[in-house]
Amino acid sequence: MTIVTRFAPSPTGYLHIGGARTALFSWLLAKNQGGTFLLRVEDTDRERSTQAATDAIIEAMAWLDLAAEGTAVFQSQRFDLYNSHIDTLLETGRAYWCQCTPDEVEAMREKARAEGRKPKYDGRCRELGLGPGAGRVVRFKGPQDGVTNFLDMVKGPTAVQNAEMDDMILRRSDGSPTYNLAVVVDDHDMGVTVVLRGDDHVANTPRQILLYQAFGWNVPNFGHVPMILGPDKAKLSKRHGALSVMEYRTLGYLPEALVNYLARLGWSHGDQEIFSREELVRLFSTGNLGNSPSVFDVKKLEWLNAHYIKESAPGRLAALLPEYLAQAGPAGADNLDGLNLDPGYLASIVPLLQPRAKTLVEMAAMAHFFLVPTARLDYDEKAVAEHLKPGSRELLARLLPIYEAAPDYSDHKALEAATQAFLDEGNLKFKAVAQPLRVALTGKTASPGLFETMGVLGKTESLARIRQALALVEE
RNA sequence: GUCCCCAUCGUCUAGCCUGGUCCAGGACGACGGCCUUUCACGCCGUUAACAGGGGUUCAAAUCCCCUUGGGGACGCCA
Repeated sequence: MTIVTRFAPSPTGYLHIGGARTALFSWLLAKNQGGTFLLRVEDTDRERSTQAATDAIIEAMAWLDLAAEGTAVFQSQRFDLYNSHIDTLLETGRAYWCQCTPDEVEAMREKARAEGRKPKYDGRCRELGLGPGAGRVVRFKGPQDGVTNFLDMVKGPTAVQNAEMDDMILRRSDGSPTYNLAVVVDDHDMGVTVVLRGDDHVANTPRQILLYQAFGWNVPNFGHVPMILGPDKAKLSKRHGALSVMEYRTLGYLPEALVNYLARLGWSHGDQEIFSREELVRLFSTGNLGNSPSVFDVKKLEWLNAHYIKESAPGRLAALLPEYLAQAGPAGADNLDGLNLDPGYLASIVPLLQPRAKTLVEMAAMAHFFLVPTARLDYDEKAVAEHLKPGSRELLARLLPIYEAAPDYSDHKALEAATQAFLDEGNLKFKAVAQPLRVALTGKTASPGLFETMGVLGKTESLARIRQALALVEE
């Protein structure tokens, strides 16, 4: 039997980190076993489900490259299927109509809580033999004693007293099916053999198993992945600044970095930290999933992102860069006006920035001075005051003819050698010219290597910037 | 409140199932140093954990029990 896994998000919000991780694990498990990974959109709650959220989830999965087989299943389009199965349960006596109002049920729960018992519906309509009627719901007639157990793929043997579970609603008073019913019908119908989901679903699993048994269907394997927590160890939420997957893209993270990070959060393979997609597929196993919750650590994500930035082909990063450039200028310069975005030029800049940027946002900020026309170069005032004093200006002025005479800027070693020769002659230290020249070329005190920078800027641009800096000082 | 789950450096984790090779290993971070034209990269080093208490055993991070701490679930949400 070939394995079939699925990811079943509810489109009431964007795809968040926790969801992305369970999706990744389910995808990896399927691929590892040569099986199939499916996507199902759980939009039975029409009030809260939106098309925008559905689109966003699909977009995020695409960005992470977690492709599902075939087209997504939408629960909202399958109400007839669910209802026919509810009717079957009604016919076989495994379900019954209940006339209790939400308020009445709430009162029962309150009473139970007050008496120190588990709050639940008391089953008073179980044997009433009620039929359909306004305001009535269909409840599952569950066993009231005995134990339901299953072998959780990550937690191990798990058992729940049936008495702990109340008779869950299968069909609401408005005729719509509830979550547990729809999930079971769909997982069966879609041929799902392994359900890997978040820990917050453990309590649903025995209920669902009861439904499988009532239908006489094969029960799939279940695995519950521990939650992701915020720095305060509480379930990761908006409150912690928990971001959607796509916001990580906006922040300049590469999808493979997020995937690698997420994979290592709660899963491990010895001491290995860096995993290619192929390695992940080959090595993934639920046996290596941890069983305690883990805290999300942005620092480690940053480290991985920096790693993947260094590994990426310059052309790829150059193509991604413009998306981040609009925000990258100094305060106020929030557009791409006049920037040199030639792909070849960008690709020549990227290698100088790869070892320096932890995110594409940082890279864009560092790339900015390369792209702006000399006339609009932004100078750091303190840098100018500090490094373009008269003495420095004189040195730069003496250096200028040497750079004017240099024939080939693509050979940055030659530029360096020429500079060194000049310094030797005057018995000067490199430090004497380094920062003045840097400020002249970049407007800042921190940048990639001077001569590599000149090499990328090219002769015309480099000379223009040095001349402009000299003029700047004269003012 | 009831039920369920979890517990190794600040964080992610290896080791635990199949006790000894663990005065607990790796990684991120932090700190220090080296390299160096700046900023980074890189390299080297330091820091830091078996929650506590009882057992079992010649021997326990590893097995058992209790305590404590944390988390989750208890919807006509999913």
